[in-house]
Amino acid sequence: MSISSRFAVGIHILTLLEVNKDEVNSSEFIAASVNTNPVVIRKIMGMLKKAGLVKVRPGVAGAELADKLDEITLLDVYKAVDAVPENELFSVHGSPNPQCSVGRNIQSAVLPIFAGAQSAMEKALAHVTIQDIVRSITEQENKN
Amino acid sequence: MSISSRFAVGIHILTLLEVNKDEVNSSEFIAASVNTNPVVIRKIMGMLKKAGLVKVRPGVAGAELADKLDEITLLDVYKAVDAVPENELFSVHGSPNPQCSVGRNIQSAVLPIFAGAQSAMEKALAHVTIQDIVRSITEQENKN
DNA sequence: TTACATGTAATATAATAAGTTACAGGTGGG
DNA sequence: CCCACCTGTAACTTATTATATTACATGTAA
Repeated sequence: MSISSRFAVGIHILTLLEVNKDEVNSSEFIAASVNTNPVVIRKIMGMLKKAGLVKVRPGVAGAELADKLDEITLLDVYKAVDAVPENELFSVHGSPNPQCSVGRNIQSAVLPIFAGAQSAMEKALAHVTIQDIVRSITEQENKN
Repeated sequence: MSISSRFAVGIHILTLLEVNKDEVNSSEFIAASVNTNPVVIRKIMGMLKKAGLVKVRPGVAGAELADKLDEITLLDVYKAVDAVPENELFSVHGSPNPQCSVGRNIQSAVLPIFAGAQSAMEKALAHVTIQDIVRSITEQENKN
């Protein structure tokens, strides 16, 4: 399968908080932009909050970014929303036969390679910030 | 979620075909090493065959590698078994609100970045061959 | 205190992967 | 030539998970 859409939604939320920073961003408003249920937004917002990326308070409408735009990388978001559960992008078959030389060593042979590949992907995400996304979106807008 | 274990199993199969090349590698034998059902092996084997990585014939027991060890990269296997369905590692929420400037541009902002991150991961896989895996496994064996 | 927000538990609903059964079709030794 | 045994594949079960939804507890401020 693929990486949870929570990641894309998390990026959407943070971008929206910036673009729409002069208004009150309630979970219902955000949900309308993402096109999903407000509870989904609140759950993701809770994860972003726990990671220190947004400021939200119980009972009071609206959320805002906790950091500067260019200090929030997509990797931060990715980790915040637990985009890859248990931090393992690749799954490995659980119990290969220990009586076979391949079976008893395949995991230790393959795990470091998988970790390296995952790491390469995550490094790419670390090079992009929410500011880049905001810029990309405003540029698109200005074309029309 | 994570990338299908078909990928790890595919690597396991190809490695086993090499390590065990002097014997007959029936789907049942391979399944015993992987610890799964023979039908699962035959299905994956079918994908590897279609990609030109293994030679198998209907009715006749045993399979063998179609290419040299060092000419089969993990990226080849990854693609062969369709490890990432529809070639999209990251999922994006489907229908954001077109009446919102963020909603109508988030996809085009995010897709190239996701593609780049996925590509970085796949490039890492392209640098490793089945030979590397075989070597890693025999080295592990010799330690004991 | 009331209207309305967030936080969160509990529960559908849906999609998907892996395992399994069953059987069609191919192959070659006896 | 036929029989034992393999691969190929369709159909189905089972388990797991993501997302959406309902319901409600809790917090806030006018």
